[in-house]
Amino acid sequence: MNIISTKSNEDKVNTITEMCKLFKVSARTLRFYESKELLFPIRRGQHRLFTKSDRGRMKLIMQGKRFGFSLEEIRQLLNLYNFGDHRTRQIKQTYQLGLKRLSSMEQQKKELGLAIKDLKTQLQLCKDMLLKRGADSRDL
Amino acid sequence: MNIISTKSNEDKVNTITEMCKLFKVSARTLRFYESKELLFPIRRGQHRLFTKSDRGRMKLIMQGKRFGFSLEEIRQLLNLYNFGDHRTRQIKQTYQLGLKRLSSMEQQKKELGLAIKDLKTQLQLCKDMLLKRGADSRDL
DNA sequence: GTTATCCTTGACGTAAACGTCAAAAGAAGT
DNA sequence: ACTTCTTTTGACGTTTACGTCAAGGATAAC
Repeated sequence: MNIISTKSNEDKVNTITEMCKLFKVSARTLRFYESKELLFPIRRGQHRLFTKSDRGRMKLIMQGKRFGFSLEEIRQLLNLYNFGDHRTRQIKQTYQLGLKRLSSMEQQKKELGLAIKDLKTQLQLCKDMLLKRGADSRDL
Repeated sequence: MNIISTKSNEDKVNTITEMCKLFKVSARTLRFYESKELLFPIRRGQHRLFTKSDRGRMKLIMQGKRFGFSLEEIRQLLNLYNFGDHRTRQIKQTYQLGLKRLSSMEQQKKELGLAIKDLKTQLQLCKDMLLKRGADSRDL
């Protein structure tokens, strides 16, 4: 919580291999994301250095992917987290998109809840059937 | 609720274009799913007829896709809903898979909840900033 | 200063999930 | 029976999201 540790967290930069280990992705993936403008590593000479901003973006990218969003969909929303650098008009658009995305995520959460319920029911049916067929309950 | 309507619901079969309209997908998609063994339409001559089972499967497929699962992942789980036709050993495996899938879906739901919370926060920040920059609140 | 390691930019390859014709066979209306 | 519409089976094309070399430049270690 002191200045040094804060600084070392805030200002810390990572090489590409460090970044790979942090997020369990390949270097190719990180370069690919940069080429698609999802990440903006700074450069020391030729080499990339990933900043806190990139780490934050990567977290969101990974999240978005788990929820089934495409990289392009993710990219559009990422600007929401860097709105300092953009013009008001652009931010407005991103904001609108964010609202839509939010409602679609809430919808998805609902559906996910229902799907979970269905799956539970189905698993129970399946279990009963297996037990009737003489399966050992310790296997299940 | 009478015999006729039940029969017509249970036994109703759909041509491929009917099925397309029902699920808003292309014919190519349905044929593709059949080739990947996610659907098993019966045949009248050469033509495909999709049964209730196929409709049920399609519902699950669409759901799975929205949650970011691959067709192969979906296929593996689909057997859970047709376990009558398989051998006990196979059903056991599918059951195990179902349990894992269930927990991963529950995990995903949790994460989705967190992501929604974050997004809300970020949208609020963005909104505040836009208002400070002099945006008309009626636009947001 | 040179050896070993890391990183860079191409460039081609690949798997998943379809799209998009083409040519022909079936079914349906009249 | 004739036309029209639907459907079928290939087969090749496309997009997304990377994987996988190859060849060379940059850094770090000693």
